[in-house]
Amino acid sequence: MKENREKIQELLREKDIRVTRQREAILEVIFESEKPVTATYIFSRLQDGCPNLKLSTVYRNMNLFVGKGILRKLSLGIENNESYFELIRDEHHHHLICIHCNSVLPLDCPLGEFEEKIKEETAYILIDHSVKIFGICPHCQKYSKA
Amino acid sequence: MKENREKIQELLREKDIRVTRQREAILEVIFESEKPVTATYIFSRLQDGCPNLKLSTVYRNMNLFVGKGILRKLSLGIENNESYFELIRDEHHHHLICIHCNSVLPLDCPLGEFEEKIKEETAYILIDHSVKIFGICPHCQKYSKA
DNA sequence: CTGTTACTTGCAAGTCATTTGCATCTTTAG
DNA sequence: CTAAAGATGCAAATGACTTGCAAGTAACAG
Repeated sequence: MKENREKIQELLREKDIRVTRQREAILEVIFESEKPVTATYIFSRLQDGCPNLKLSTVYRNMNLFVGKGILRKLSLGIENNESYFELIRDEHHHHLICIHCNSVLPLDCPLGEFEEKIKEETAYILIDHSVKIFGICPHCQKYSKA
Repeated sequence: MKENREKIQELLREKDIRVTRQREAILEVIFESEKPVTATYIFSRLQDGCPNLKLSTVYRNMNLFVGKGILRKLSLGIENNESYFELIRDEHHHHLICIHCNSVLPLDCPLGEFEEKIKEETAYILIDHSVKIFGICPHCQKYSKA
């Protein structure tokens, strides 16, 4: 975990963002989590480590990070309308969402040719897209026969 | 327009929903619109025709209609978190969304084989999916060179 | 037609996620 | 080390949506 601290500071400087205790803590939580997280998740994870951090600060920084290209905001369309955020580590991918436990898995992008076709047919300028597949993960298949 | 009234009443009876002035009016707006609509859009369209309709009534009925399989609720992930609703007319399809004017066009489904692959690879039970493509429509390309 | 009953609505207040104004810190460049 | 640019805490505001309740209305039996 300690190494993350360094990486995070470097990342922030790279992106011209001031290094504050709060921002380090927030990013640390995000780095430690494989799955996309919500602002309230981060907030609760930091109740101890960063005692008088406010939720509004978390939100403010999530927006900052999204604007700086560090995070991506997902609208997963899960029950409550909470937004999920994930690190932009990487290459383009999509999400497989378990509707029972809300866990999220990455998927490769199946579009490509399809986008070409759409571009030609509609004359839209295509900017981005998202593919979400909803299902029930093996674990929930076992343990929540509802 | 007048013919819709009949269809709507029939639809409501079919689904065991009481026929009220409000519900007819709401569905009429939805039937007249090709694109998915928001609750507030419906509400504003009915300010004249249905004077003391309340927004809460619109929401209540949107939920009812979704529950009865008349409408589908979309989470398009557009700026504000307003939900869009569309008639379930039909076959499975997806959406092409203009990020300037928020208009929505239907798209054919490009998955299929991809889902098969995912099912095998992950052992998830797949339930549903959504594909959204974001872009700029020809009209906005012309008129909003921002 | 009329009454009864159950379902709906209007209205107002309440949630819940997220944002914002402002005074008070903190970071950072000089 | 210090000033200024920017962050944060705090509290209140916003916006989408929901809910409790009393009054209104559809539907159905008679």
